[in-house]
Amino acid sequence: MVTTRESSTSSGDRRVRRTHAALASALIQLVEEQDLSRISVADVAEHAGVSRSTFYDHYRDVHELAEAACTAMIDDLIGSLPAPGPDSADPVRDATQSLEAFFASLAEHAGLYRALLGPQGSARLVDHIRRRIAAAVYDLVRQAAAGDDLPVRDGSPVDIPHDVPAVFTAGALIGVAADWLQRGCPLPPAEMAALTWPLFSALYRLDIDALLH
Amino acid sequence: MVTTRESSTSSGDRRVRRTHAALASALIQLVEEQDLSRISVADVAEHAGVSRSTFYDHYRDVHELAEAACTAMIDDLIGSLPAPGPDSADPVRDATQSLEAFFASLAEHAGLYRALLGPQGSARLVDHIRRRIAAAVYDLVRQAAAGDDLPVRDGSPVDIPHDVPAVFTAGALIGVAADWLQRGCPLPPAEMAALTWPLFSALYRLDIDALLH
DNA sequence: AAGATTACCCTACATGTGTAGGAAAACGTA
DNA sequence: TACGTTTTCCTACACATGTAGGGTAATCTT
Repeated sequence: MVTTRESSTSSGDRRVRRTHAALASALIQLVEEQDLSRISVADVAEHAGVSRSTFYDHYRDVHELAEAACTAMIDDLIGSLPAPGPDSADPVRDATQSLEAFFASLAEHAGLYRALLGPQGSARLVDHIRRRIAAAVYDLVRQAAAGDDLPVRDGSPVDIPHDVPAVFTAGALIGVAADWLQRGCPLPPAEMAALTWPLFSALYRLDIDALLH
Repeated sequence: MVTTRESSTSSGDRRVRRTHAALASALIQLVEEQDLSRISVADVAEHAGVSRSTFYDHYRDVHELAEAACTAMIDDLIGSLPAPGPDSADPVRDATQSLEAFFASLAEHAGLYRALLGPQGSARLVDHIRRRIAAAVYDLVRQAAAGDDLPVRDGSPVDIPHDVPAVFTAGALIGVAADWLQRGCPLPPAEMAALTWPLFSALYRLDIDALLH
């Protein structure tokens, strides 16, 4: 019997890694063919060459598998973005390149992301991504403002981003991404970055002004 | 047998109105007590004093019922917002009051909205609301810009708001609303409006500038 | 290599889902 | 009121869900 629920990342046991990979791969394959809501646990398990019972040993339902499959990609992506500190020569170029990398990563796994961010998607994953992006935005703005004498809210480490501009920005990014994916990514990532950057820029400037009173 | 699927609003038959109302009321009651994902069709039907089979005559699942219950409220709310035309004496006050009305309406039905916009919520409804808000934002910006000689995109009537700033704004609003609801509405609607208005203002100004080249 | 661990699979079961057909009752209309 | 129409309800069924227990085999550790 399986008692401990692994948090997320690559476990020690080979068998676990294999089943995780097999299930994720099966889901990605199935999500290209049919709606996420039409995909049953039995389907995923069979395509993965794994018993249905084993599926439930790892995930509670298909949504949780999808969330796990996306979470790693999203977290990697956000973590890989260059932090635009005050040492950057061209922060605008940095930011647009980060945005372009974001949209490019979405396009690379467009099938999965479209299924998960669209109308038949997973509210759980959207919520997780929004929190993750909001926290990243919060950190980026603080780093960009970069003065240690700026007014800093009480940062409880568990629940950082209770910050209206950060949640605002995160929701906006998800909205644009979901819309773009649903339309089949008609514009290239670079153009999406060019279109959205001015909007973020306006918000950032505003936020920094507010922080500086 | 029921063959035609009613689009949305109040049907002619008394029985249909009664069952719609009973089901919506039952859902609203149940959603205060437990997670949306834990509510079964049988539960809703029983609490509504309606057979399970009748439920399926009207809705495909619980999410669709929730979507229907919220859609009317959202559409009424958006439709009731005052259009800030060039005839307004104080457009800033108009906008903040619209925002405050929005948040107040959310708070009024906080139980339902929190359940539907949160992690256990309905991606379908979120998608619908985003489209609806994006279309409203698109219209508002066009009305605010108000010059007939402005560059206007080819407006196909079916699919109006393929507009990055509009989707951006809609997503942002949903993000803020979802976060606020999930935290139990700690700030009053007026304060939320005061906090978010500057962000929208920055986007609007930017968008109008872009339209004017 | 030997033993302890634990992931995987099988079976079984109670419950929920979604669909279908048809009888009975409520409704709108003439 | 009397009629045709539409809704509601009942029964039934095939399938999916989520959980539990226990046997077997792969893996990790020493």
